[in-house]
Amino acid sequence: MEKKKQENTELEILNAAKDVFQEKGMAGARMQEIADKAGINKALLHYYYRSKQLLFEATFKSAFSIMAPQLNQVLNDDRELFDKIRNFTEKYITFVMKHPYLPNFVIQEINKNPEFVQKLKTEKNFPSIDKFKIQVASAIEQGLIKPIDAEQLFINIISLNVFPFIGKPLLKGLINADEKMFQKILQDRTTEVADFIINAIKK
Amino acid sequence: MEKKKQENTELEILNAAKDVFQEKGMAGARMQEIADKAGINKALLHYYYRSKQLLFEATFKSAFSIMAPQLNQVLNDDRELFDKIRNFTEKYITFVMKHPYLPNFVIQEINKNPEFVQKLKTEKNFPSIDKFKIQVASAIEQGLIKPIDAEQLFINIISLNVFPFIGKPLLKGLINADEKMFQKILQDRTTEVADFIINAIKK
DNA sequence: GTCTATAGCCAGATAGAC
DNA sequence: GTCTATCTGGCTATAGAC
Repeated sequence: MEKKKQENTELEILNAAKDVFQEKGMAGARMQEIADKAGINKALLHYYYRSKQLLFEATFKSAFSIMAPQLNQVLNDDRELFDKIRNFTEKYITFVMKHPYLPNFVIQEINKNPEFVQKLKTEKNFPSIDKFKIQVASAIEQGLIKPIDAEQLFINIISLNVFPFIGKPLLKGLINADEKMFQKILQDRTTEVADFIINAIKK
Repeated sequence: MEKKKQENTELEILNAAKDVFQEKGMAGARMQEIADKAGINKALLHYYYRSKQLLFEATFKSAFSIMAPQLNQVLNDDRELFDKIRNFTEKYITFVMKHPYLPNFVIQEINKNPEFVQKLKTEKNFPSIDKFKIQVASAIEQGLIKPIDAEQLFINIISLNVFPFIGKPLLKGLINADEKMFQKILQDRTTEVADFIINAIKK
């Protein structure tokens, strides 16, 4: 049972790595900074994860596995469409307000390594849009919403929810908001965005 | 008049730097790669721009000065609101399809250096939201659109237009689109997005 | 202005003691 | 498992010839 300390260290490293990689990206991150933040030395990082690349991949997978279920809220649960949009928006924004760097991290590293997506797709919990497409088609048929491509609607939902976090510093500058005002705006979006989307599509 | 060759080289460097910095970011970019792409050697980069940092800043400013007028389309021209939204959406998406890395580059480097925004704000062409706010307030008063915060509407417009390019590889994976299909989707957005927004706000 | 060669530094990785 | 010390390679930057 001498694994107690080991597991703590491994977790400390992963947490520290998450912070540093999410803030600086793969290229900008420094092993020394991760070691400092974890309260250990560089050699130990290599002892546990062998290389920067492998530590990065562990961090990335962990981040993605936190994001994926969030996306599945909009794709694969059983609510009625409008409910789903409201629920997703509220949950997602609340979630990201707690993990502000997460979406940007995932998206950036995928952008720098687009083939990552293929690897992720083979894994168990990669979100699938199939169910959502059926649901949208059915809502259109029932005359609940105006005709719209499911893909376009999905992109719109994600864009409205994700972008404000990714573009935060720029948006803050453009709308002349200080931190407090911007937080208020984000907070308001937990309901505003859903209303906006539903107004856009409802008949 | 022995400046001919010089100006060409300087421009070659800036263009090569733009490509590499936009693809790899400041931290991931290599002076060697920029030199190769410009068809010269590393020493010349330093001859013209002194340091990687300064070359980066020149590149960034150039990129931002191309973006800013695009944003001003939605903020500071004289069209009526719906027209403006349609015009901006079409122009912006067409524009970014030609410079796909640009918005992500600007946003990323601002994220890694949020204080950049303050510097940019002091410069001549930094977009201002004031006029747009007045226009939205007036459209609400006239009963043309439902009540909505101008800031929220602005964020929505930008999100819907910008995010699909930033999140492209991830979105492609999520909606199972190949390159051709995704281009088609983006192309459709030149009109779809404006319709979506207008439907969301019109009374 | 443009090149080759190299200085100098920094970061990832390893050796080896404890 | 954890540490200190060190190797090694790569990258920015400069010196100096042409």
